[in-house]
This record gives sequence, C-alpha cells and structure tokens, in this order.
Amino acid sequence: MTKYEPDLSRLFHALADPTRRAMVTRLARGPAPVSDLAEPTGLRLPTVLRHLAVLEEAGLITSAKDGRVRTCAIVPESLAPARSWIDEQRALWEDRFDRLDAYVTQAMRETET
Amino acid sequence: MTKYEPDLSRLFHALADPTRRAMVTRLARGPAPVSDLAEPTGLRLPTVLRHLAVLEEAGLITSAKDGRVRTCAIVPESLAPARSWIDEQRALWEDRFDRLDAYVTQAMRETET
DNA sequence: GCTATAGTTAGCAACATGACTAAGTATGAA
DNA sequence: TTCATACTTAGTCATGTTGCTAACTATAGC
Repeated sequence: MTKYEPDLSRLFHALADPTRRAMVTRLARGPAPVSDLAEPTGLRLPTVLRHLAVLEEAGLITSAKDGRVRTCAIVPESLAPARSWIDEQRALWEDRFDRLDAYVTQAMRETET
Repeated sequence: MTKYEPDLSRLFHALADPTRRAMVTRLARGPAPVSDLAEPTGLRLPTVLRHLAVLEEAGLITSAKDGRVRTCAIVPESLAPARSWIDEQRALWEDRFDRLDAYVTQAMRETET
C-alpha cells in the first residue's frame, strides 16, 4: 500500500502552480524549446527555468540540449501516481458507503417483525 | 475550456503535503474530531488546525462544531477537478499520438509504389 | 573571428509555509 | 462552581518559493 511517497508531494506541488500546469498542457501537445514555453508566460527566462526544473524534478518532463536549444518533452504516465492516489481515496469513500449501506440494510432487517 | 482555475492550484497545493494527504485518507473512512486527526501526526494542535484550514479552503473537507468538539468530514467529489485536469492532459497526449500515427500511416501510404 | 541567439548561473527581495510556544475561550462533568 | 478537555488565537522563527536583474557561457550564422 501507499507509504512515504515524497514523490507524490513533489508531483502535487509541481501541479499547484498555474504557470507550470500551462507548461504541462503545452507539452502534452508536443515537445518545445525553452523559449517557446517562456513566451506565453510573460516571465523572464531564469524564472521559467526554475519552473521547468520543478517539473523535471517531479518527473513530469524531460529535457535535452541540442546545440544551443534545450527541448522539453512531457514524460508520459508521470501523472499516474497522482491519479492513482485520487482513485484510492474515492475507493475508500465508496467502500465506506457500501458498509454503511450494508449496516443500514441489516438494521432494517432486524427491525422487521 | 479550462481557464484561470485558482481552485485547482489550491487543490493541488493542499494535496502536496503528506500530513494533509494522510488526513484526507483518514477522513475518507469516516468523519473524525480534530484530536483524532492530530494524534497520528505527532504535531501540535495549532499546526494541525492550520493543515485542516488549508484542506477546508481547498474544499476538500468540511467541519462543524458540536459542543467543544469539532468534527471534520471529507467533501465527496472535491477531488473531481484534480482528476479531470489529469485526464485532460492524458487526452491531449493521446490525441497527439493519434495524429502522429495518422501522419506516419499517411506517409507510408505515399511511399508505397 | 564577430555577433546575435538561447540558455545558464548567481544573488537578492518579498512573501508564503509549516512548525512551535504561550495564553485564551468555551463546554462537559463532578 | 470548579476543573479538565478540546480547541482557538496570537505571535515567533526558520525555511522555501517565486519573481527579478546582472553577468556569464556556448553555439549558429555570416
């Protein structure tokens, strides 16, 4: 089962910023150089680079340099742990209601004459 | 389509902390008073209260006071926006590959004698 | 080789976060 | 009424985050 999960923290933290989410969305459509990612943000390059570093440390993107251009790309399935955690919570919740339901059903049965 | 979404930022931010995730997991099993939530964390009450406030501001939990006990409960479906965003990214990604695939298929067809 | 382009590094300021202690309030029980 | 319980509020502190500017490096094109 789920244990320490510092990676989940980094993943969710990376996604908690609108600029970074926009970058992920952009990269979901295909790889792009740093400048292209910076352009729509209105932020300076060093700032953009920090955001990219956060995304990379979270495992959401990779990047490689070719000549003087660094191209970034999304890492497929990197969102899977986040999705799984969310699904787990829903499962716990539903399980709880199933049991509540069973309890109520049982109680009603016992109330019957 | 998705636009500003400051709520998504708050949601992901709230989930970016292991203590808070543990609280959500605990509450997924059923409501609990503040003290019960505090106990396994090893944290002081004021700290726990701040975490709960973050969760509440993110819309993940609700709480109500009965006598001197405040009982917290999870808000069902509050994770839905996070889940949707993640699914959207995957959809974009898959769409991109469908198109890549179509392109390659087309290219191969044109290469055929 | 010179120059423009595309990143990169270093360092700083402002604010946010997560923990704490100390002191206060409100309620249930004796 | 008195006391313990269950928060609650206020205030502090260390650290982390997000933005910036300035100065630097490396490569492509002429």
